[in-house]
Amino acid sequence: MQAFEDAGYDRELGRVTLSNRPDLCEYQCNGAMAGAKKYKKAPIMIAGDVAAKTEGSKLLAEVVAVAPGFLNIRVKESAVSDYLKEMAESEKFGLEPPAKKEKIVMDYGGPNVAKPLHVGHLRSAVIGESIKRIARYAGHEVISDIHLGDWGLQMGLIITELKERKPDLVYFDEKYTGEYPKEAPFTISELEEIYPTASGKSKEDPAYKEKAMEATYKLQNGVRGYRALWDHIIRVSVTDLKRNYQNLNVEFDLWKGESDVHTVIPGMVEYMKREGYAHMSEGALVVDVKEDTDTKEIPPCMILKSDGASLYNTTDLATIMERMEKIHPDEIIYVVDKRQELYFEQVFRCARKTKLVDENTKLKFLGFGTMNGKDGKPFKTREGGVMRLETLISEINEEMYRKITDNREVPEAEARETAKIVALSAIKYGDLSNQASKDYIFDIDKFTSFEGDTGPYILYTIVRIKSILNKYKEQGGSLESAVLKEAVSESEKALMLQLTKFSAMVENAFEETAPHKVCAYIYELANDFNRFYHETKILSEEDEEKKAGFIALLVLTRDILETCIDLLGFSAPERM
RNA sequence: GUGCGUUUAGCUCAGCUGGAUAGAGCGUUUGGCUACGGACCAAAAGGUCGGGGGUUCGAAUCCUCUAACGCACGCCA
Repeated sequence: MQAFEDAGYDRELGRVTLSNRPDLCEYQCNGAMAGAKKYKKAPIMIAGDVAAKTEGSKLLAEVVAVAPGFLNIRVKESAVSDYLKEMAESEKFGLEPPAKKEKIVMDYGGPNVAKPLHVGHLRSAVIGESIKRIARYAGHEVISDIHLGDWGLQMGLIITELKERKPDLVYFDEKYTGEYPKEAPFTISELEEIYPTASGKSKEDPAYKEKAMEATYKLQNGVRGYRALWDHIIRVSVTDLKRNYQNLNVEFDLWKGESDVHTVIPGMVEYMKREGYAHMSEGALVVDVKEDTDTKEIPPCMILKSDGASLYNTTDLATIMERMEKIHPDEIIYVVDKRQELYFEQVFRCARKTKLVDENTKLKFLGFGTMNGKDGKPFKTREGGVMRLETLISEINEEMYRKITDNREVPEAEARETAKIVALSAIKYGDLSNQASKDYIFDIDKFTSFEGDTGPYILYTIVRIKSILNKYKEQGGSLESAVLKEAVSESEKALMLQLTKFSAMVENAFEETAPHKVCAYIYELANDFNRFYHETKILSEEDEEKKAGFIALLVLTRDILETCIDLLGFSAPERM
């Protein structure tokens, strides 16, 4: 870059990227061609000027200008190994803290209380968790909020069904004034069965639906017994949800839900009316969010239904308001099914128009695609129903266990534990290696394979490195004192160059909220390592210094790989 | 109907914001185990980047038209 400035050109043109023609050079720069118009000079002339200015550089071994204006750059061997040495010693492998540390709220997960998680919840959890980790690693403050669905008609349905079954429960006695029992009058499995039953009944029986709506109303207006029951439902359900998310290695800082904002809704609605943002339309209270520049119809954002009840929009807007007041983030990111894009567009516009959100707070919709089966249609059970997430996970755990114990003796407990770790890598890598916004095909056979671009392949590579390092230690070697040396082979050099890309990769993955870039990076890194490994005798190397250099390179490779899979939200076992 | 998205090798997907010969995996074919983990590695075959037109030194990438498929379009979330 400096060379461009020295030669009298804009330094921005001097951006260097890794070469896509490794047979010609290691790095390339195409700025000369981009600058040709600006300076009205032939690109090759500019490239020549720049190349001349790099003479005598400590870093660069060779810079050649090639027609029509490429700059082919070779760096000195020592520059690469020196950079890696620094990288190995720095806390985040050379990743610089961001220019401005942002406070980001992430809204993902979004399960409904009292309903089991199904495969539809998987992507939000997996993608959201990874983006959270990437953003944190990039140096930002991230607060994750699960945003429970805990306040709608579903709660009324459950209470109604409970009342049908156990009318004698003290919660339904309106005269009762004492303490309610601490134990919930149901278990999680009952709860999970009650909801679908109630939901089915309400569709067939209008009178039943009426009761459920009444129960919802009573709950939302604070009838004691209903509130006490609701507390039980939440507690039982959240305990179960926490267990499920823990199995997925997904964590939330906040377990807030729609119910947490219901007290602020009346005030918010009042404010929107008072300021003249909201008006009545077809019986409902709405805020117009059309803009002159629109090329499509954007329906108004509905605040209250014609029966006066609140809806999804209402709680989402109130949640934005509350987050602004309590957390005041620079950005809120929603990791949600992409089919909700138009809906969120309305909510965001409404929040902006009504000034619920600061002008400089970004609202970002991160839509993800559908998880399809091998037939290309939405993932279903063999019977065609919605598959529970737990079922899916245990199926994959079983498959992994079978593979692990297939042709070797492994202690039962260890095999189970390893299977769980590897299975999670298969699920998450399979999901994250695709672009989040696209639909993808959940192919169990492909994801659980140990070959190719899969989670297990990455783990296998890590385990292999660990195994070599352990042997080295057994032979009396010390990992700490091993010092990196200049590359002695092409495959070693390729591995080193790939390692140097780490920090740029993390920055890019953060900016584009793209976990699949992390996947692509470690896949290449694992390939580079395996190639190097294959043609290099490491432990049998006789030159001790050279051997230590290999070991140091292995340590760094392992650290980078493990850091990356942590960004993706899974980990590697010691053996597999 | 309107808007959005997708279309790249037989299949599943990348393609770094316009660069050199469009890349991986799986599958297919071939070669390599007296090896630090062969769950690996090396190599081959396989492409009019949906189609037409345009912008320019240069397009999978930008503009335009068009086709097929998917999705969304006020009281669900």
